[in-house]
Amino acid sequence: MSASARSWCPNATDRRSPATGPFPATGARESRTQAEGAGHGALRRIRHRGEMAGRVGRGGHLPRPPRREPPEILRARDVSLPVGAHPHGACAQLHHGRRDRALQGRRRLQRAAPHGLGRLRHARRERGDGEGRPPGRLDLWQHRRHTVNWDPVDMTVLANEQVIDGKGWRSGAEVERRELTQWFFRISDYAGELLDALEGLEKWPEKVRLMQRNWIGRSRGLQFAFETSGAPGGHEALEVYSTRPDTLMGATFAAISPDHPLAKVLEASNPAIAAFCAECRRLGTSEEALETAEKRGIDTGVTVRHPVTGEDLPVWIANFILMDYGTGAIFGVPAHDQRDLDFARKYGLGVIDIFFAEGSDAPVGTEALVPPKTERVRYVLPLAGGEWQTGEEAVETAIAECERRGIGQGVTKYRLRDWGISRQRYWGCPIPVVHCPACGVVPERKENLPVTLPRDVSFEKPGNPLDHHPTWAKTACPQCGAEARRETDTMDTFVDSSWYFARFTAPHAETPTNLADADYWMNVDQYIGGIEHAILHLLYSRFFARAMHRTGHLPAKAIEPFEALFTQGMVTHEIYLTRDAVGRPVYHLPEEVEDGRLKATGEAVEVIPSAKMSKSKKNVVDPSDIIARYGADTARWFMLSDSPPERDVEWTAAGAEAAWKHLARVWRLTEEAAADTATGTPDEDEALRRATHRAIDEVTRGIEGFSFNKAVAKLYELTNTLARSAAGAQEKRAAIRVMAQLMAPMCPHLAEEVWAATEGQGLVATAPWPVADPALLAEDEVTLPVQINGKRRSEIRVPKAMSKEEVEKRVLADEAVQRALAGATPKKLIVVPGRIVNVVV
RNA sequence: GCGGGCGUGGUGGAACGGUAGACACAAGCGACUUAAAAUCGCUAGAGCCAAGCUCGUGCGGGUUCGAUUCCCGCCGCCCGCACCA
Repeated sequence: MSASARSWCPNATDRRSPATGPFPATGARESRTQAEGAGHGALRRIRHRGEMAGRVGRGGHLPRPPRREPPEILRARDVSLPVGAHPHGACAQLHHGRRDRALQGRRRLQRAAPHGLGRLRHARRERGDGEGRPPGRLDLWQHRRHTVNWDPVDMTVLANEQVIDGKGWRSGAEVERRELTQWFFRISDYAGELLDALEGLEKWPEKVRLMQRNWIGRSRGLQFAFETSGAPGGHEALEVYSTRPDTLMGATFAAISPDHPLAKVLEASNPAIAAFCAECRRLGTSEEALETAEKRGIDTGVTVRHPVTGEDLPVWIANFILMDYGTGAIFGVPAHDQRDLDFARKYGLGVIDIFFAEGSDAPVGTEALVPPKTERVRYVLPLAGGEWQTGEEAVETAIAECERRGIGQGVTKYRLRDWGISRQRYWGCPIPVVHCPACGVVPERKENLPVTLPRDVSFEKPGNPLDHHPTWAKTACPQCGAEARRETDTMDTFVDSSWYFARFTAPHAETPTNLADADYWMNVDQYIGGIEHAILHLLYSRFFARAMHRTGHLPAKAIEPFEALFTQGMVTHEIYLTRDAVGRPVYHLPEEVEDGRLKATGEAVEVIPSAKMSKSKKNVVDPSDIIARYGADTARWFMLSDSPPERDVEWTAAGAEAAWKHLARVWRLTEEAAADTATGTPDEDEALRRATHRAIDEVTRGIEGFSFNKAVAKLYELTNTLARSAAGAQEKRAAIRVMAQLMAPMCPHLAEEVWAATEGQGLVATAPWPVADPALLAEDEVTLPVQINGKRRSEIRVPKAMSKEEVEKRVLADEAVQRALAGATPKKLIVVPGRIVNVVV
């Protein structure tokens, strides 16, 4: 166990528990309910202002208080704050800014999801099915072949992370790429819209918008068909796509994916190709694995005819061509693409320079010339257009030229692929579909929804437990009544997290959502989640909201469900592991480890550096020790106090005791002030009042800007000021009341006690948030640092409103400046009013 | 490999392009105490005895009167890469 972790579990018999200490907070019992939201989760309490909304009757909807604008975090009275807890323990929070109800996420999420998905489908079915196409007219999904990682021993599909060096993580068997029929949501149909709408998400971090933009990956390019020779029947043409058609003249080969239909045909009759493709398939399906693998290929013997030069180019199968992107086939231009160049050098293929950088005519060697598309370069072999063109210009002229000559068309493509939702696991929602021998794929009837999972499942046999359940899959066809079989695929759990925010607008509704409630509560004002969800979860949710709008479950305004996004950092921790008999890792919780050894057996553990907390790696910690020892207020204060929430933080409990000491000090000061009867001088009273108002200003801005650590720092400052203040008792009590309000979001229990002890009226939770008086924030005099050549050498104290000229005079009179000038005139004198002065000598 | 981030004292971290290190942790010294704990006070980036000066925000350049902040190139770490969720 790390030193830091040890320090917060001191031997409890050494001293009395701080939880029974001098201030009246929060024994362990009370704490548990308060602090179950770990991490940077105090916002729930911050938003917890105002009276409770009425109790929810069975089957009824939550009463709707009148909407108030704008729903600021600290001043909102009506707040809905669902917490979506993912099974691995990470937490996402939503803030609807409307009413005062914190809903427990996880149970409802799981309960709600199958029901909801059923409804989603149903809405489509009611609008009529087409022949031989997915049920429903909206074409939101598709049922088609897709390649997965197959473990032949465990008879199961493996996640990419479960494939280690081409082997199944449990069975150790060689993993095969296998084609299965899978269900897809057709998110790629929305690619353009999802991309364009990113512009409007002004309260999202730019980095997330950028990540989504790159992920969707809109590209403009040329698509055309090569004429083949020597190819098997049906493959007289080879469709390729390129975003750099301006380099077409530099094509020296064509390459196809090992999963390309042509490759599959060739494989059947050519053992060498079959062997190569089989080896490629062992790589697994992840893009990362494909891209980091050594670039390799095999010549097919097939050739294609260059559409301009008429030359024959060889067709290779290459392991780095993705079947999912473009057409699964490319033309290789080694001079201007690094991967193509590496490939060409390896297999002795030609390299033809198409353009040169300004001032150079050196042929490409081992490094491809790939300048930014905005850079002007000299084309020596342009497809069209002049000698000097930027890449952007040349691409457009090349497309136009190809279209003119009838070679191909300019097309826009997206990198974004459809969302495969099929899982062969127990813990997803069943896909509510029935396979009928006569009618084919038929959606389950509305009244039979939700399709629930069976309770009596066995995980003994390898494979999908739903598949070998004796009775569960047996059912009647909803259309013809004949004996039929349920779909045994379940849904990706991402499906659930893609719409829980909508479900929570009417958590007790019989339907997935209730439009009136959805219309009232949506959109989510503030979404808080980890950066690891920047792409998949947040993109799926945006797609889902659009789909739910089309199925009539969400209003039009909700197609962008999250107005503002805040990405919290991850809590990280070291990972501890030992090895089993065959060398596979066995992970251990931090609390089971001490001084690099397992507490139970004394066995030494391997330590892997800090990484995102993950249940599978067991590098998770539980704040309940801190809560039990110091109480919930301290735990919350401590967790908010140091690290800014957007940054990753290595979990360490060192400092929890300091937080407790601070809160104890606040309570001591409160008791002293409560008993105090002294009067202070007007100067001292005013000084304290000014400090208090500065704190109001800074703490408020800190909290609303998600800088909780800075808000806490300002509260430390106010406490220090207060402790040293000679102001009168009245003034001190007033300052402490304000402090109680400012502290309430971080330590609600203590804040109430402090408030009550200093003549606060009612509850601090219901008191209006304090407002800083601008008159008390204004400073009459400011200290201006004086720099000489950019280095601070002195400072002057001047009235805030002093003119530039007057400031310059004062600066030149300054002793340090005089010394530096030594009689000379300064070269330059920069005065930034109210900020700084710089003298250049 | 590709995409996106991050990097500041012994530690967590502050700092609209404007006094680098706020606030806190740990440390040291002192007061109180028979003693300890608790509390209160003081010290503290590094270097030079010091006034003062020099160096200092991962590394190397650049822009600027002035760069932790902006730009370029590296290094290291983290996240994502579509079946972890």
